[in-house]
Amino acid sequence: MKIATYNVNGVNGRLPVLLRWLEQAQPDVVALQELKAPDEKFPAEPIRQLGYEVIWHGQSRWNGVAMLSRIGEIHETRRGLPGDPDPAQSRYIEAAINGILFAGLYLPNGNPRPGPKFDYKLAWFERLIEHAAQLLASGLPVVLMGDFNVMPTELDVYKPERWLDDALFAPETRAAWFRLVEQGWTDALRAMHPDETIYTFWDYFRNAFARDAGLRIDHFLLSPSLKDRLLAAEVDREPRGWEKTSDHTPVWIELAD
DNA sequence: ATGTCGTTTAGCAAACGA
Repeated sequence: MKIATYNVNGVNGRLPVLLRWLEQAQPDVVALQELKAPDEKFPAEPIRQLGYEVIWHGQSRWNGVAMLSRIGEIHETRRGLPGDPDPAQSRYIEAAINGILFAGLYLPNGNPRPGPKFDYKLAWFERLIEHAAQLLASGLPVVLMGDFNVMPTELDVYKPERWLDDALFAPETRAAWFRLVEQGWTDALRAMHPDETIYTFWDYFRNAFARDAGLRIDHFLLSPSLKDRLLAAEVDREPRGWEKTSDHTPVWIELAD
């Protein structure tokens, strides 16, 4: 089973790129983030024509998350986190598919730091940590995936010293990430590639992709029962080089059936 | 400080978020 997460940065603006990647990569379950479209403007039909069921939680202009499946019915279990500090923001969608619980999330960016946006990021992170603990306690197989807007370690940033004050790499943010992971989650990309530099995002500015000045901020966290089923975890860098593409690129894992 | 996108509209240029 191939599972992917992709921050598309505008699902309508990226539709040709998204459809091309779906046809080429053939993922079974996909989490999308940054739809930047209200519910009524989500392009469900072309996605369905590729054989996917799809659910989405949109929002005008910003945020927005979706879940796609071509391996069975999507049973939505929640949208939004319990006690979300700002329920108007569409950042979390969760569904049971084929016996696994999938959560697709778009954690707040949080810049500038300090400030109210950074406070909101940390508050959202706390809600996620609480909810993730409950998911673990359920004993179900769970995949948490999406754009976490966190570089966990110095291996995940092209110039760590420049990012120390940024909301994506600040001590508070990384501490929250490790509190989450240490509940018992497995960082799938890092587990398969313990020592490699891995990036999933490259800024549009200053030719960052060509210089490989990237960040690893799109992640998969696996519950304990899924850890032993992990066969592969990779970044698909090719779509980042396409015309009119997102600043993120798809990341995927393969789980044994 | 700056760079570049997608999206929206007190609207076709400018603001915002990233």
